[in-house]
Amino acid sequence: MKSEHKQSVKQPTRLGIIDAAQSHIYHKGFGATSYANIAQETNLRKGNIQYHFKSKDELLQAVIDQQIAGIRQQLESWSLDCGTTYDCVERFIAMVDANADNLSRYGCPMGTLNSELGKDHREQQHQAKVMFDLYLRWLEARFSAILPRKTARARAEQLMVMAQGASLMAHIHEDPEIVHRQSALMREWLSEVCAAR
Amino acid sequence: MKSEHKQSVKQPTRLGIIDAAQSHIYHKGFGATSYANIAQETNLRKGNIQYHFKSKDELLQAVIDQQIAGIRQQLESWSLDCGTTYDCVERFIAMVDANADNLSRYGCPMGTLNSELGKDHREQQHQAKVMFDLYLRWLEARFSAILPRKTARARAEQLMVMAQGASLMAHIHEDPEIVHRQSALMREWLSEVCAAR
DNA sequence: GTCTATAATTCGATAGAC
DNA sequence: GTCTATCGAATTATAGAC
Repeated sequence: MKSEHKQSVKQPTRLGIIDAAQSHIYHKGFGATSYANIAQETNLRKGNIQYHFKSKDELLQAVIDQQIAGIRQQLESWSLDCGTTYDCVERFIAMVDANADNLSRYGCPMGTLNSELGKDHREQQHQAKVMFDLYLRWLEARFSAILPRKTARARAEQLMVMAQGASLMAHIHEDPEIVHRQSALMREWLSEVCAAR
Repeated sequence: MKSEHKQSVKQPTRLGIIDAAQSHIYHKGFGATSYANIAQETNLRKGNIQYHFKSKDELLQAVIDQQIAGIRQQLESWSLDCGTTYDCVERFIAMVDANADNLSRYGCPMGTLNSELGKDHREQQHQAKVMFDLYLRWLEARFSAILPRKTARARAEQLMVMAQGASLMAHIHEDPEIVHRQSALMREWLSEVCAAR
């Protein structure tokens, strides 16, 4: 109970490094992210960053952990004041729609990271995959309110497919309108799913 | 008319390099592909490869050009003996479905390459994007047989979104069944699109 | 905790022998 | 056309001063 003291509670430098790394990995990819890049963005020296994270993989793990924590918190807050199944799931679609600009510029943070790690860092991709499973299980739980378990799982998967496909296509064409158009289609689809209960 | 002679017609070494590069880029990503990798897979020396391709970007361009040519040829053959709109478009879905194993292992060749290049090689991504536009325009032309131009374009985009989303999700979960399930849903969707004419 | 200095690789690219 | 040799730059990672 008295183990952590002083800066171990906050660790502002460490958190700043993680933030800068997350941003750079999102914008340029993990392979194109070096200690030198993060040192520049944080105004720290390279050696300092390497003191906090002995290897690039360790830093990547910290970034993934922070993203997972963020998603957990987001889904928790979404679960609090949920209305109908439509209203709940629509929040997910609204989030995608609201991020159209970033999605078209840099792709989906989860999708692009997992896609890259799936090629040459399969071990760490297994950790990053948890982000997807969190969304999938949350969506499945919402659909389970009005659908059989197996159908609910299929609908959750289908929505994730549409969201990821929309993000990828928007990123490739650098066009946020693709996200907007596909978000509208997702809402139509959701209406039919909820109506056909 | 008499400009090309000897090995300039075939260029087996050059083509072998392109094939090895395409394979390695697909499996490991462009950033993780080096001259040394390709030299090993082709049993050539690094200097030889660099004689044929002065820079990595030049090699990447050759790989993209070959992929574009392959898609052009594929779509041309698909256009020959096309039946109904459903039968035509279903060929696209069948192609996705038949490649479920590779898609789940390495992702979609177009999608993952464009996704990576979109982050730190935007200029070359503009060339790679042509692959998407070829499929999109071909699908749009098929849907145009039974739908207004604007609607046809929307349906083509929607199908590409589903196919790319399915590939990404299957890659992330390393599960070809996701491709099979989503292919079935694409066929259902296509039936409704063609029926609601 | 922060920083400098440097080791140890690896990579892209060039020059030149054969 | 093919290959050897090498340069210069960038990278991860380590050792040690402050």
